[in-house]
Amino acid sequence: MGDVHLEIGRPPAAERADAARNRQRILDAAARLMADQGPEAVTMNAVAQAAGIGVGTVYRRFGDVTQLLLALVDHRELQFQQSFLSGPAPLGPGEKPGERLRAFLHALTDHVAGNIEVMLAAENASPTAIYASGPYEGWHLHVSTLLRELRPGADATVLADLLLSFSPPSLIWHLTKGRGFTTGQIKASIDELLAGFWPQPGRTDH
Amino acid sequence: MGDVHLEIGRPPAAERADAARNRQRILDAAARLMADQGPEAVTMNAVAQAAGIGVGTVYRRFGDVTQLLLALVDHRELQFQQSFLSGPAPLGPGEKPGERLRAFLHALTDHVAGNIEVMLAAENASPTAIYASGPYEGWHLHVSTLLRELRPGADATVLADLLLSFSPPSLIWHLTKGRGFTTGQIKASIDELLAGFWPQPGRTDH
DNA sequence: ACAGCAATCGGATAGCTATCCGCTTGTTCG
DNA sequence: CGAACAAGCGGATAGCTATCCGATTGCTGT
Repeated sequence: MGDVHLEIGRPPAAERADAARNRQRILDAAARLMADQGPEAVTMNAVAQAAGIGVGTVYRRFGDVTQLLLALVDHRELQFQQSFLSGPAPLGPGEKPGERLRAFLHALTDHVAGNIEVMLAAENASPTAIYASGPYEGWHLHVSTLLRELRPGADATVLADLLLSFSPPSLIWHLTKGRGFTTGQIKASIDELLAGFWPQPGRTDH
Repeated sequence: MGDVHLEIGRPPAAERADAARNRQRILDAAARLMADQGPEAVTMNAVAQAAGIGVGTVYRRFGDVTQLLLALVDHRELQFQQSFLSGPAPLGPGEKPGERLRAFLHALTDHVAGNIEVMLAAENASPTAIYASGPYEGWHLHVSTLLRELRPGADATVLADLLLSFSPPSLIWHLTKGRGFTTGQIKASIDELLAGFWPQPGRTDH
């Protein structure tokens, strides 16, 4: 338990040498396009051309634009996952579930906000794809596990999805770029919303 | 206050006769395509062809696929809006803000679930477009107004966006079709999440 | 009526996603 | 080492979104 694989562009088994080489070429080309011209320049055609391979190969490796974009931030995703699975408290183990959950929701907001351009582009390409992605499964497993400790009688599966709905890229973008709020304000409102949901010893509640 | 216009495919001023005729043709054709072949058949090209007009005209009238799809459920949206603005309690006026808010979140979940196919297709075409749409503005105004009564010190703008994030089509789809839950279970979890947020006299809390 | 103008029309166009399938290449096993 | 085969390759293709602009048409005031 707790062993979650983020299978973004990773084949289940071993991979032929040319396939591995092409995956790397694709990722390099995509990263270059992203850095030079922003996420909207990362199209499957452009990536294929920049990598010097056929567009069919890009699709075989990464399935669709969303997965390719998520693969570009895979290392940050892994870092994030390690921080809440085995990092220092309050995000990692060692703190009470309520505090860990709060820390996680804050960290997730920052995580999304910190990669907003890529993540927004990924969501834009396919809003429903996130639910089937490795990262989302990892987040959901973590949140629902904490919820089961916190509220044994509740429906942790649904509650976890509801809590995760505070941080889709489109919402973070809307609140920060559209309405001009900071992530600090967003996190404060999340706290406020959940203040009565579980015991929060350290809260002043102003 | 409380006077919200749902400007879906409605021009600000008067409209030329041919333009009005074409808008109706477009809506008829789109509705027919939707009924016959489902929402994914409602493409701008297909609608233009079925309506017997140019594709440019469809774009001038409705801007993009998302707005065209939302226009197809405009009458239900108006009905929904009237139900929470001036319908019977607890959704309409006459009930305490907390109960009205709860009733609204439940009704919104049902509203989205009841039009899930169209709304999911609309969100799919452009996940961020919803925030700039008439319906969303109406919902947000209503929720933030209730929140200001309920929690005068809180940031009603952000809180309203967070509460509305419980009901995007993609999430409702994921929970119902993907995970197999009912809207009743979703609404129960929303209640549970918000049980501590405001006074809920009638709640048994099991 | 009708001239003039602004609004509208419509299809050509560019660029994107995703699929398909005949050809090529790495890998395995005798 | 070499054959056999599964895996991978890549570009042609279909269909979609969105834009653009010359041609057309409804509306207004005289």
